[in-house]
Amino acid sequence: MPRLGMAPLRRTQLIDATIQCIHEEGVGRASVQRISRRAGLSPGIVAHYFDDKEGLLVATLRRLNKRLSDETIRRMHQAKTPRDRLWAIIDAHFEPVHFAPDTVDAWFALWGKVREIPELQRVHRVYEARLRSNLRHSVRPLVAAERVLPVADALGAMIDGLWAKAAQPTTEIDADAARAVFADVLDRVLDH
Amino acid sequence: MPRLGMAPLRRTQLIDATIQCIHEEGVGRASVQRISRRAGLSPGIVAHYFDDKEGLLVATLRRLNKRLSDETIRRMHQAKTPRDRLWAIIDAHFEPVHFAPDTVDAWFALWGKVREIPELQRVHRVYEARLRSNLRHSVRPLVAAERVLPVADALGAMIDGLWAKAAQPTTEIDADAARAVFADVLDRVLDH
Amino acid sequence: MPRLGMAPLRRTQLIDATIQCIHEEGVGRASVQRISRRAGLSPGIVAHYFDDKEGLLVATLRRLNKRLSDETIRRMHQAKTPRDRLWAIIDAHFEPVHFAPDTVDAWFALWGKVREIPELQRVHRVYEARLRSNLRHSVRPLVAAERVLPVADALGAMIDGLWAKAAQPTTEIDADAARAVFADVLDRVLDH
Amino acid sequence: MPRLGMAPLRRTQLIDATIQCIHEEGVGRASVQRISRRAGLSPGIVAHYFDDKEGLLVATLRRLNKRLSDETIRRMHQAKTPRDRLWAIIDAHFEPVHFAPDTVDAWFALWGKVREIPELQRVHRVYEARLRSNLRHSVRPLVAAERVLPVADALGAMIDGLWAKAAQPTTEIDADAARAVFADVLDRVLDH
DNA sequence: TATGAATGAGGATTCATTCAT
DNA sequence: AATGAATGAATCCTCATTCAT
Repeated sequence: MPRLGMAPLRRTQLIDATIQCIHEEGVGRASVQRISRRAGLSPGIVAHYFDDKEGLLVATLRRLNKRLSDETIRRMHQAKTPRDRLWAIIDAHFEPVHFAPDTVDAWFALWGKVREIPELQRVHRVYEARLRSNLRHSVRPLVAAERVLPVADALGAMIDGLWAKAAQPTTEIDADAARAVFADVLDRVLDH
Repeated sequence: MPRLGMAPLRRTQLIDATIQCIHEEGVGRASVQRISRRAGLSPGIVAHYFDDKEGLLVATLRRLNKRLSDETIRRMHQAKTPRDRLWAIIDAHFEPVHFAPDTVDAWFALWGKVREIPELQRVHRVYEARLRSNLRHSVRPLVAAERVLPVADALGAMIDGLWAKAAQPTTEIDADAARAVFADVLDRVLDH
Repeated sequence: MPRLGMAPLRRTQLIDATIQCIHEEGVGRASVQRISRRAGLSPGIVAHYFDDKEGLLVATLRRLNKRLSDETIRRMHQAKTPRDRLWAIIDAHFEPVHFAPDTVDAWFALWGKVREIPELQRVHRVYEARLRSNLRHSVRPLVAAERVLPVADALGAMIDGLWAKAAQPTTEIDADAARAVFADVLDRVLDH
Repeated sequence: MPRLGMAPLRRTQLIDATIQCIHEEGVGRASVQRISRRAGLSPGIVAHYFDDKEGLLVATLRRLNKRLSDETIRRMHQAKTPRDRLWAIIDAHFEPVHFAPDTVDAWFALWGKVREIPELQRVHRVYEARLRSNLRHSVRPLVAAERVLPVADALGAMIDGLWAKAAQPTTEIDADAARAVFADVLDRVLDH
């Protein structure tokens, strides 16, 4: 069965299985055995492609972040005005594909493991830094200089807070509700 | 060593040890053995007072929530104006005692286990409902009727988001920074 | 609460609780804690009256045997003929009080622990020897000399086998069914 | 060390170790650790092949029953007359291989766990039903219609009773003694 | 006499990882 | 490239026992 060039496919299979597994059974239940079985592969394969379980989790968070980052960049490129750029960031985070329950769950669960897995922390910091940087750049043309930081942090906190809320099993928050919150608040927070 | 009436003391000892353990070693490393050793007690004692580990975790989240709730109530009672009541809620969440790293870490880690432990989910929902209710009541006199919900949700998301950020090991957020964000944003979000 | 002369009462309470506990939850689940709770007493009391758990189990089997033995003696005293004496033994074993499910269960369960608890083995051997002796004495006048042993052993095996069957949770054997089996077989096995 | 197709061998190794362990140390001492060590394997292997300890115990009883059943069938096929078929059943149960102390011990010990492990109960019931059915069919041509049940039950009880007695550590019963009992009783119980 | 707090050893089980095939 | 057999450490939990009160 082994063929050439299977690496990317296998990696994707395993990462997807990890996300599903975390979503449906919880991180605590997301063992190598369960993940690989769900991927239709054997437990040994994880070591082959990711060295160990930590490697798989790190790769999973990396992919999650990459998807979000790609979507953000794509949308920001299309944006014409500073305000549009800000909305591009927000919309990227709450677009149905990335705000889907399994994605949000896995993201939140891995975030919770940051403290235990140093490499995961590094990956998370990259995401965090990029979001913060994007927000500050987008906010800068829209508010007085001394308000750039607090406004960017407020918006970042709202994004994270709404994601965290969406990761709860009984949540009532969905993408539209989240965007409505921003729609109400955003213009008031910016200077005219 | 066995004495009478030790129950409340022992419970507190174990809950405190749980918080410390999660803070210093991570939830994944917070085993019954390690928690009880840190409390200066034996592993068996957990079953004695909390039935099992889940019981201990649930009791821990309950206590965390209670502390926050008590502080919120205390501050809201002292508040004179609607705006003061809103700040009471915010200040309660970012008062140094409750915003201390170990508290925030444990709170975040347990939040991450909500999906796996049903009873934890119940406890978390109570906290969430109370915060939302408090925010709505406090916001109502300060904004137009149709804006009560989005504004309350925005503020709630900001609180959660800042807590979540504070729970990261490399965070730069502290209580003052968090409050500064609210100070900048709050008045603009409210109607005059 | 401690009063004088409670010893016999407490012992009986604990032995009865042991029998009930074994019957309702299985020997494996019959822990000191559960037994004492069912007796309305504290776990420590077992050490007080029986030294340790083995002591309690031994006392329980002893009492079970004693009840059976007393009943057998009582009935044998009333018997007039050799054949009556044989039936006295059989009837004693299948009289509703001693053939009750909880008694049979406990008896069978403790029998299964004989291999692990030497003192239990000793107690069991006493019962076994007495039953065998009673059977042989009763059978002797009723069969040729060389048939005393096999007939007595056959009857003993039937008694034990029916008890063992009665100890199964889904058994269809009751006292009447058991006696019917003897009624059919006994006379044919004896010489006329 | 891992090789392919080890499953049947490993299963047999573990089942045999279980029987030996029960025989030499008692069911209470037959822990997964001890069983697997005796099999020259690691504790984790039990989960691999039998899911959990219950699975191993069930598989053990199943194998014990199968051996007995195979032997019974083999002997019954060779039997020419109804009376031979009856003796085939008896002989199968008391043939030295199956009446060996370790087999009898394990069988008796597992029988004692029937109440606690539902699946074990199911397996036991199958054995019981087969034995009863075999006895009734064999007895039918040899006694009056209304005596089929009591005679079959009497013989079944004798078999179980002798096995139970043989399972006692200090027993004096061996295969020959058991067969002698049947030799004495059988013809008298049957109609001529 | 009786309690129940506390211990710590031992049990079953789960799991990441290794490695021969 | 991929498998899955096997390991053994770690975890949670149960339990008999001890002991101050």
